[in-house]
Amino acid sequence: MHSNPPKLYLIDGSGFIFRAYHALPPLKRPDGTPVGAVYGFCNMLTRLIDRIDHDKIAVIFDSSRQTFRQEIYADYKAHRPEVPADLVPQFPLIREACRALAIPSIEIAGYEADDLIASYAETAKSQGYQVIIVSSDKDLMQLVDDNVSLFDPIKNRPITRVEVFEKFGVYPDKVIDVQALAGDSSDNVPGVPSIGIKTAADLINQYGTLESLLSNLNTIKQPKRRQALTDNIENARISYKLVTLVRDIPLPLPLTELTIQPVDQALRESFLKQQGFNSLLIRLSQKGDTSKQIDEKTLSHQMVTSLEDLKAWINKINQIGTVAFDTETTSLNIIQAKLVGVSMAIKEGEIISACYIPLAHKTDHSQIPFQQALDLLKPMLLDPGILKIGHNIKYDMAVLKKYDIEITPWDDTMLMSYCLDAGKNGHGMDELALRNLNHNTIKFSDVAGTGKNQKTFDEVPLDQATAYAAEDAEITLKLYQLFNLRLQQEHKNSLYRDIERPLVPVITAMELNGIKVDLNVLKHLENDFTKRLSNLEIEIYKLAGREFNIGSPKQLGEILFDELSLPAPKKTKTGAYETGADVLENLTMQGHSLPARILDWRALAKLKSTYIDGLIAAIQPDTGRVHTSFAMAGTATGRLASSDPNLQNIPIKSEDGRKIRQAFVAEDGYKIVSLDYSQIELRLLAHMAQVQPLIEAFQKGEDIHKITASQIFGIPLDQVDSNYRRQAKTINFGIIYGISPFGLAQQLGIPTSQAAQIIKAYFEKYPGIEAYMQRYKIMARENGYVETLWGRRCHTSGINDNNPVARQFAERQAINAPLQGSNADIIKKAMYKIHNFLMSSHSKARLVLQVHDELVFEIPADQVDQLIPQLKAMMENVVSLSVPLIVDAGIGNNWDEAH
DNA sequence: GGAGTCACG
DNA sequence: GACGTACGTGACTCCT
Repeated sequence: MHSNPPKLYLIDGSGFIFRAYHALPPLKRPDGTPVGAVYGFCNMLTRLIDRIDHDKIAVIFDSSRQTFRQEIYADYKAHRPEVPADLVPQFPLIREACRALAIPSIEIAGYEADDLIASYAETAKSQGYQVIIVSSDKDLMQLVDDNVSLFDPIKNRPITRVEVFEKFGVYPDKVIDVQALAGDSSDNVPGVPSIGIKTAADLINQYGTLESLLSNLNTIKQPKRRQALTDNIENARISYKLVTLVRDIPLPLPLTELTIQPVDQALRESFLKQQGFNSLLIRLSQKGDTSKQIDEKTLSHQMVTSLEDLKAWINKINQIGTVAFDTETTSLNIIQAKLVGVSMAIKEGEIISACYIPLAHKTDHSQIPFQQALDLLKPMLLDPGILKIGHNIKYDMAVLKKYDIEITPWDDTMLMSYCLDAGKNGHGMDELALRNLNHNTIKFSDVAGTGKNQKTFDEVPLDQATAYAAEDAEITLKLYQLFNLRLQQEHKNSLYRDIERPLVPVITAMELNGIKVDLNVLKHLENDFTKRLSNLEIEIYKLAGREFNIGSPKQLGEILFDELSLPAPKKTKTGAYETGADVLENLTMQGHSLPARILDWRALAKLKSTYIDGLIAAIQPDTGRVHTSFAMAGTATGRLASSDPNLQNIPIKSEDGRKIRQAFVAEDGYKIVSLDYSQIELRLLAHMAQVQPLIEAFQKGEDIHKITASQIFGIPLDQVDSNYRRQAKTINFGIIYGISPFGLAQQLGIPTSQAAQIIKAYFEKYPGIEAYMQRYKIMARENGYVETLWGRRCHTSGINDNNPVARQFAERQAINAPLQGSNADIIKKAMYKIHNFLMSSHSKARLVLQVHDELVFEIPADQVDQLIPQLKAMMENVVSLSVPLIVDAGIGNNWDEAH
């Protein structure tokens, strides 16, 4: 029946609850009761049970905050924040959930869940069980041995003796001793001040146990450490008791009872329904069968297959004036995509209805003839009196443009969400439906499957297609109502209407334009790179003494640091040697030749696989052009992101890299023109922090890095050599990134103390910078976001984290995001202005790429001289700051020449 | 699918 | 005293 030995799973219920609470939005039942944590708990628990092979199982809860530990030490866990108010009412619901799901749950007054877990583990072990504790709580690590293991449900991996050693520097049997010395700030276990885990582990490894250490304090050499220990003997002993888990509590339920009972279907159903967990109800009652779910939805969604029905829909839309709509196609790639169907949703009074119009499904069922349907839809989509609402409408615009249909006017719920919540959550429809409407959508994979057997949408049966597509339109309409209100209330209408919404047709046009890539250039390079790579391989194997997979950091680490015994660098989190470029460069400077060859090989291999092979595969054979996809709601700062393929990271820095750039060419009779903002983020810093010396330097058009060098190093301008200038440039960049002394030191290869002095000098010479940084850190702390000059919010989660590493990270984001984001705002405004100018002037010039501070155009050769000054002026004057914006222009037959 | 690495601004 | 360390992206290769 089951494996041998039998397995007992002990689940840390309290851990699950807090994780569920923080992972999920504050979902509410219709009656207002918060149930987000209940939902997450049920979901996580049922999914866990689905995939484990258990003989016995129990969920263990903390019962109250008062335990015997407070009697030993009154301040135990005293610093714990109050349980959030909206979590409190969820505790009893979670107990109820366990009953409804028929999973044994256990708690006992006066003890923590950890003690119960320890006691059950102890008993089970003695009866020959293998015990698996599902928890990521480090306090449980002391229990690990050959028969007891931990499983971290967050990282989804077991925690064994090895992982415990990595965490505590000792094996599980000494963990208590280490914890007693190091203390624990989150549980308010005192420990010994000034002793952390590392020192504690060293001491315990040296003395064996806490008690043996305490009785040999006189042998400790460091006076301060000896004093600290002597002063805190009692604290250490109390801490030892606090962290020691009780292993002999009488078990409230015997082991034999810890089985999942047959589910009372009615009880489970009524519980889940009461909470509104419909998706969970369906999943549990059908276990993977989604067909029933889809059938239910079709009831309220009409499939439109007759001209009469379609006309009736369009009549209604004409009366109402607003429609949410969505296109279904054969591909996410706009160039390959063929229209398969259209879904629409409208609201009459309080009633929302939705439909799907299949147009090109491979089915026996009759569909409205393709062109007839488009002819009926086209006037509606063009009608200035009818608002068309889409989700990521850029995509629908691109698809319909291929059928000669324009959409106007429009709104886009994805962009509305982005204007409100950038950096806080994603903006895909599935996620937004769950967060905002507490609705679990039918997923594309539910109707089309996954992997290599995935269907294209024209192969999906009509009833399922209707359920899926009509739901999308319906959700879009519901989201529109929510976001429209929020944009108003949260004063984000101008950001949305002036920057994001107008950009949609600009990006659509850019994606459809694509850029021409010369296949011959790439093929030639492929040849060259392949030869050079195989030569390098031979050389590398000779230097290494054997053949190995050069692309494997693991194998490379073994060769360099085990077999050749080169000085080993730090290890990564997973225990592998670091072999990054900086490590290999260091070794190269020490005179080793293998690392140098590896660097050469990596550079070439990267160029070949990502840019040569990748780009060749992306060229459209019929046009010779490459069409990227720009994500408009992908980044936390307002920037665009480019993918499939990414054309925002085409090489430029190395000689070989630039050869790839040369493959990006202009059509015959055209030129590539590149216009880029010079030092725009530094200018924005000068403006936003009102740094007078920087503002003046920019106004006078001086070499900003050279000026910086002169001012912070205190040397005359004419004595600034290239080395000083390089350092100043690095610092200027560092400031924009939310500088730290360590980071700057790393970058410049100087001691941290020296870097700290340079930063100090910088702050002194440029007053305003520190105040700027302080201002945005405070804004982030108070609001959870910072804003750009045009009101774009960039959320910075973690700014109030107890962990200083996480907090400082968020602080640097808070410093950088307003600069990076304001830059994004400016170039987006310029793109809109330029696009309209080119459209209205009927020029054949076209925008083909945006690379954050650069716009790339393809311009008829005879218009270049006339257009460049106009485009440059539009970019420079699109906004007005206390510093001038300067745009550099380049022209060429390819993108490399245009720089 | 995560980790490591590296291309760009 | 110890922690781990410059901001924002996407694609490729290993390897479990």
